[in-house]
Amino acid sequence: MATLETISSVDTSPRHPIRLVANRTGLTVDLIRAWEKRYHVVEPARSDTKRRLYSDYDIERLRLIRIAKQNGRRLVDVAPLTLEALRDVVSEDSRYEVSQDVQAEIYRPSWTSPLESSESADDIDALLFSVQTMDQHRFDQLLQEGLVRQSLPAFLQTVIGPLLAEIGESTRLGKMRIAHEHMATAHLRTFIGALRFRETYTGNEPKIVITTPTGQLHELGALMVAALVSVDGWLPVYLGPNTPADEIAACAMQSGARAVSLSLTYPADDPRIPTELTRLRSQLESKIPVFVGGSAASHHHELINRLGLLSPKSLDDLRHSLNMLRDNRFQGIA
Amino acid sequence: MATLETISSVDTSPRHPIRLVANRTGLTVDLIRAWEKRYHVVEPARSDTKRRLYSDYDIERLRLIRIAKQNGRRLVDVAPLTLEALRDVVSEDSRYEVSQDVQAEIYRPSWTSPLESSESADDIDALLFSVQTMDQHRFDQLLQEGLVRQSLPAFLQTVIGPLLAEIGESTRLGKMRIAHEHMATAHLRTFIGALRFRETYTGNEPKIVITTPTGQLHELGALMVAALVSVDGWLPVYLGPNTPADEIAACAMQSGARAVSLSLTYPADDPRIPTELTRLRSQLESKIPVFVGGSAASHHHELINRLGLLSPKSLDDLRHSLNMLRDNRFQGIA
DNA sequence: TTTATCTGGACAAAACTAGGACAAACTTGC
DNA sequence: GCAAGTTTGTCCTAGTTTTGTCCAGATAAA
Repeated sequence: MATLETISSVDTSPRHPIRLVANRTGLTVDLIRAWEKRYHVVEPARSDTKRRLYSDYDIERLRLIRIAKQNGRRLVDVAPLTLEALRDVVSEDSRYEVSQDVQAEIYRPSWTSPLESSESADDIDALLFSVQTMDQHRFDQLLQEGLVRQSLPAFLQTVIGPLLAEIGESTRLGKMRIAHEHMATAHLRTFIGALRFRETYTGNEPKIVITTPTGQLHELGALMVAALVSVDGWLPVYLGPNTPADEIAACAMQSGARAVSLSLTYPADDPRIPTELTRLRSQLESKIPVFVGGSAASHHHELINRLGLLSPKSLDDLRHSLNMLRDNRFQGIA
Repeated sequence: MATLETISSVDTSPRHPIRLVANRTGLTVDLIRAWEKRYHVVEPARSDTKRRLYSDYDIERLRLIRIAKQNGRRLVDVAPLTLEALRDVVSEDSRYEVSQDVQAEIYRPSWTSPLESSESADDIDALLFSVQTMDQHRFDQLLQEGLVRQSLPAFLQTVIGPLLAEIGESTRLGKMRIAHEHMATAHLRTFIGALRFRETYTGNEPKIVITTPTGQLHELGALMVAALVSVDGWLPVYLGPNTPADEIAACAMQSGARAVSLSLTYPADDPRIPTELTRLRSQLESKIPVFVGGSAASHHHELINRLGLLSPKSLDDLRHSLNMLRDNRFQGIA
């Protein structure tokens, strides 16, 4: 399929100025030049006035090298590798980066202290400010920039999650208008949705149905889960919010999913939740685990236990369980 | 069909003075002239007294070149490009991780016949089939490919609109499961949302608040409008679905919007609609027009007239009114 | 008359280049 | 565990290119 071809053929015609390369890779202009000077990481062509001109191939290499560095590789080691070799290295690393080293992935000079909460807090403050001033463009920009600095899972957990909580709280307390919350939600929906396109698709991924049950209209939690698990090699079958139990079960069956994940946020005490969860569990093959997460999951602790559903404590916890399941090492209910 | 022509072609008749071009593009008058002097970025026609007269085509090119520069392109590189090539460049830059194979197909000979209706029907059938088989990747791929063959407005009107109607109908008749509808909706939300970011931003665009009123949970119509109007140089302030009237009005005020657009689809006879529309109209400055569209708008014909709201007959009609408003040629209620 | 636009040129700011310096953090060897 | 060396991101200087702004005098429009 077309997706795969993109990987093998990358345009090598030199045409991009260094500024654009910096924008796309998240590296600084200085750093790109320094790498060239010292290790010939890329040797761009030159214009007739000696300006550097990079090809798509060069950019892709730089991006991969940056990721390899995040994963702890040394520049000396990865600099001479071809694009293909780099891809191998990076994909190998990503398999082991599972969950514990969330902060280590953050791209920063290695001597700076590991990510402090203050820094994420700055990011979140900036995002909140752009929401309150209704500066959509700035909001999108901050999201994009934040993502360049961290791996996707780290970004979702340290920035997007807290941001959502903060916006919800501010709105509830009247510090922020509903209109602001709506704007932020709409843009986050677009942003997180677009992330899923990064996944590479081989056709062999185990599938997981992700949605929210009837009555739960907030889909961002579910969408975050979808983006997250696709990093770990799952193929999310994402159904958006507000899906009846029967439909979730039918969808899981038709798509041959190995798991189901639900997100509960608001309203926390919706009377339909017990019915829906019970229906879902009874219609689903028992070997298919159902994960229930989101801020309102704790309100239904007892119900979840009784039905034998799983309630991961964090996104990391969920990823961990799913990785086990994917590798057939899953033990079922803890 | 007249629709397609108005949509895909940009007017090349020279008529705009340089001051208006500067306002529309966010460039200074001096800069526009400097670019012409040095790189022949645009070569406007002249009046009989040597005043520069720019066409819509020229303006669009200047807008795109400005964006390309922001993305790190050099003037030398982008100055000679055609409008189409510029669109490609800008679009490529703004979503740097998405497949390259789109470009390969985009360079179709310009004499290729415009898309025929039978072809659109085929597209829609293929899309429906991929929904029914829950083949998400095929669905995304078909959307992507369909867009490459036509302009965005044409695509939204000939493919996405009918597709949505068909899916809604099929689900209502039980020919399709709710789960299928949900999957399609979620992917369309992602797809259309991502479109908005291809478009350009100069900071000078007039703003329009786009949302659905309280009780209306389906946002795709509103999102389509957002994508559409951004093509015509508006900046959508998109609030997602289900926004209370007070919030819409507050948002319009804070953002300084020149117009508001609402989409009504389901439920068509929600009792909250009259209240909400009345509230909105009364809280909004009277010079700000409110457009009400969507399949359920016709159910509220009388109300809409009474309140002095506007109910465009088609997306084209809406675009036309907005273009008039943008250029201060708007006559208010017809 | 006052304001806007025209041309051509001058000037200044910004961005890029090359080479090198510096300091923090990591490695190595004892 | 500690000192010495290496790796690596950032910064500085000085010269070049690219790009944005401004000016002056002339002409046209309001």
